[in-house]
Amino acid sequence: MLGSNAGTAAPLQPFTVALPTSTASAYGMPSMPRQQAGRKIADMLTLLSGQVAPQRRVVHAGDVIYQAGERFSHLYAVNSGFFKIVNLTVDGRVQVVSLKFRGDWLGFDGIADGCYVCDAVAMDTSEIWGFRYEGLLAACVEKPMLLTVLHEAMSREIAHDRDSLMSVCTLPADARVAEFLRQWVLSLENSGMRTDEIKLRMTRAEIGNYLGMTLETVSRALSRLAREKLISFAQKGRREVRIPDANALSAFVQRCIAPAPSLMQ
Amino acid sequence: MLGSNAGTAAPLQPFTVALPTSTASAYGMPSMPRQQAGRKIADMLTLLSGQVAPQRRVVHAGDVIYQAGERFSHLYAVNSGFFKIVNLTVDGRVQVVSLKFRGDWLGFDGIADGCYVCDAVAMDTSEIWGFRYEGLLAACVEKPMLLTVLHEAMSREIAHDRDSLMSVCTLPADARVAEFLRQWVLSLENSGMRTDEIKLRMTRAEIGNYLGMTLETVSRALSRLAREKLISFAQKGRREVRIPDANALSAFVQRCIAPAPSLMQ
DNA sequence: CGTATATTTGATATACATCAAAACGCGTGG
DNA sequence: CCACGCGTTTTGATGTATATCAAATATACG
Repeated sequence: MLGSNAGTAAPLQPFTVALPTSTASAYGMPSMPRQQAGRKIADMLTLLSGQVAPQRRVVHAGDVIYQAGERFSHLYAVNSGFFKIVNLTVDGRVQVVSLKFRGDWLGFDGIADGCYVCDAVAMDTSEIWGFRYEGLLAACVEKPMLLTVLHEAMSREIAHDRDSLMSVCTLPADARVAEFLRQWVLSLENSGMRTDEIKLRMTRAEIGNYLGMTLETVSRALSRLAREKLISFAQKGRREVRIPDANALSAFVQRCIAPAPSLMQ
Repeated sequence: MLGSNAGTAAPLQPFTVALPTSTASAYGMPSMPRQQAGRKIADMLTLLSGQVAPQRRVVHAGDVIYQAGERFSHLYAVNSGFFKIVNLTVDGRVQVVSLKFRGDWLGFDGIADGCYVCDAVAMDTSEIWGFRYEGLLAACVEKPMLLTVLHEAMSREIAHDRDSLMSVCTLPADARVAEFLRQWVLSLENSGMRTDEIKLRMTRAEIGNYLGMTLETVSRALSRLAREKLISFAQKGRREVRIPDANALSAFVQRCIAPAPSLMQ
């Protein structure tokens, strides 16, 4: 499982596509000032809270927002902090399938069958806004703008999930960890927060579980990234990561999937 | 990358969940008669076409429904046949991230940014229904039932994508291929079609790309499944697979992730 | 402070990728 | 109808990335 898949992909249908996918956003893009960066999400949240009064709730690391199997009733929007979405199977497998930051929504998975399908767990002190789904739908009929917001969020989630799948399937471990950090930075950027220093608040085991590798591999990958000066750790505690240049992470990912210095041309 | 992740998962938060996830559906469930199986989707499609006149279109293998980068305008519902969704990255990686069967929708990814983010390509002669997104929204305000249908479809897609991610991250290659076949059978079942014989119409390379492994590994996995009598090939052509018992595939997956015969209690 | 939990790092094992070659199937054109 | 060529599939031999096992720090927590 590695970049070579891209190479092996020859037998796939030919593509004539030119434009980049969502993964592309911010590959080497000049970064906006922080206020602007978070504007879109801030606007969305103020619009939202202006139209339908949310049930605001402050939660702490470990708090469970909803659990798989529980009756579906609410959707939630993240106002601050972050959450993990954990999928479970009957055969006992457990995986973190998604991380949710400011502006993301939780609970869409519950709509289809009337039951949540995952667990949603706070990873830090966070503020979450709850909305009764029925109420939200009713409000949408009045204010079509709300519907747009909702659909955009679902659409974005679908696109993001596909990008995750793609990372897992086409990137070697080191690149996957680099990409993971880059995505984290992007999420912070969109939230209008500092992006040069991130507190992971996840164990290596959790990160590994999310990325489809073991905790040891995560640890080694991080050590390697640090050795290459792409990241550095806070003096105390290896869970704070300083990222001087997020673009350098992108470049690293590129290098991983194009091992040959490419003398073709 | 394998089942061991479940084992390594100890440091994750403890769960008290009882109910199965969406992956669970039909693990050893008694199968419904075929007419009933496809009822839900059939109902959805008739409801849909009753409320808003779709632009019906018959397409053939290889036909492109939309391409990444193209301006978003329509959503599509699959009435028959099937499609692949292909994700592309700026760095040239290409991956089949999803397969769409009868009752599934195409194009949700385009809502968020006004551009499709993937390619959608027919894999067989198929009938697809196009709906102008604007028109669909307008109709939704009149007929809330439509909104429900739409949201259910998106919700289901989100849940399904997460299950895919989980397969890739937690199952060894053989189990992943078995699970892939099982999912295919499920999709056919939901469409109300025969499930004991499936025409893949995908090359091993495409399957491998979708599952995050090489074509050789797919081939070996299939050979192994055939050797264990879980599947068999049509006398002519290795792309038709007979699946006498889909539950046996589930059992095989279980065995793969629980290599130790479990002498514990 | 001392104990439990995380993290790092090394040594080794293994599942899967890679490379290679043969067999098969499929369409085309003689 | 058969011969040819090309793409697909299978299968084997070998290499390698990552898992597994293990032990030594480091860090958090009571």
